[in-house]
Amino acid sequence: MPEHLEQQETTPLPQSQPATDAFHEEFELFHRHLVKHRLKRTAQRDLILRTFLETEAHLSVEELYDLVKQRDKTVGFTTVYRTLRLLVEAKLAREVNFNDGRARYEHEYKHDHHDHLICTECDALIEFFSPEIERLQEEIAKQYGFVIADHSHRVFGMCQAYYTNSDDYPPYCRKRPGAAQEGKMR
Amino acid sequence: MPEHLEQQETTPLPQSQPATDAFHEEFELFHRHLVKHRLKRTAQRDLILRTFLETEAHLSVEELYDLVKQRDKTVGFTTVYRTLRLLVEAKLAREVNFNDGRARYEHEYKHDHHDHLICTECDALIEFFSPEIERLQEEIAKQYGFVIADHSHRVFGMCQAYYTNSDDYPPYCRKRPGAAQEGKMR
DNA sequence: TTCCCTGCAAATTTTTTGCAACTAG
DNA sequence: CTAGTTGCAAAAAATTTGCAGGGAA
Repeated sequence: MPEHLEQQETTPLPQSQPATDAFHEEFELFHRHLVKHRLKRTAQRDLILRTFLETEAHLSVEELYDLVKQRDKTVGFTTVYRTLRLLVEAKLAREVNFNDGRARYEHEYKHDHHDHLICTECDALIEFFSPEIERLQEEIAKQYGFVIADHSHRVFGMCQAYYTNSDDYPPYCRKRPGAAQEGKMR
Repeated sequence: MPEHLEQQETTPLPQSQPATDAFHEEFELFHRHLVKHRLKRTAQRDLILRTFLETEAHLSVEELYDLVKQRDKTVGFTTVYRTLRLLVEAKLAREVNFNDGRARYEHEYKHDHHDHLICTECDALIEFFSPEIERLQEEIAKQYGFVIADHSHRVFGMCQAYYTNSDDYPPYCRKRPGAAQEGKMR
């Protein structure tokens, strides 16, 4: 397997822990998961995990694949697809769905659960967390004898940056008013 | 502009309003939407709407198509697909997503907004509504200057019926323990 | 008559799988 | 060695579109 990638020189899979990597714990968790399930550590998996961890975006399989390709053209879509599933199993990634017709993934490890305000006009994404809502949710589940494993709370609407005519758009707004007005397409 | 609607008997599309139909308002809303957008009332659209309204289930396009076919084999999948979009536009249907890989639709008209507890073991669906959560959600949005248009709050976990060994399963549990253990597949 | 609608087939898009070659352990 | 992994190609699954014929207004 050809060795590519970054500034590592000696380790067999150096790209997983470059000096600049702040993801030691995540990698350790991942590698433990691999051992536990008798799976193998490969250069591709490490690269995919690192690429995933390095962006805070909520990427689809294809988007992550594109990023990975920039570093190693030989990695296949299928591998990214399967590794992402692996990351979900290892509790490093979480699948989210923004109604844009494709599955998206966000960091799960040490990322407190949070929910999203999603601007349907400009695709801005605002993360929020409300302990009160979490508590109420638990109460409701309890009433039904329901045991919560996970939840997804998405609020769709219009972000300030979009409906305001001002010129200083908050950092969380990825598009500017007037930009591609697509609504929900795929 | 032709006025139809309600309990007419002579209309060319009688199947839309049989004596047993309790959906007068929905049909009126729908037909008004058609007129407003210069769209046409057809037998297929009425049949699809009626079929949709007669089930409280959260159907996918294909499932609704199957139901419609039982009444009229000539109706095509595409028409059901497009009509469902029309119903969403007319605010009669709402798209929901239960992470089973396909879009599903539920009634929207006069159905207070509600959210779901979704049993990942047996696919049971429990609807809930919490004014407090709605209020908190509004507050949060306000903090961000976000204007809410819609939201989706899904709580995944295990329903009582599933983890209990008792034999009296609540009506909302569609499968019995031990039944097809599928988790999340498509 | 004029658009709109329908159903079919086909195209797209996204997700998933089969398989032969390859490799970590 | 052995069993898991990879990338390609192809299959599946779900959604969407083009179009010719038919129908509502």
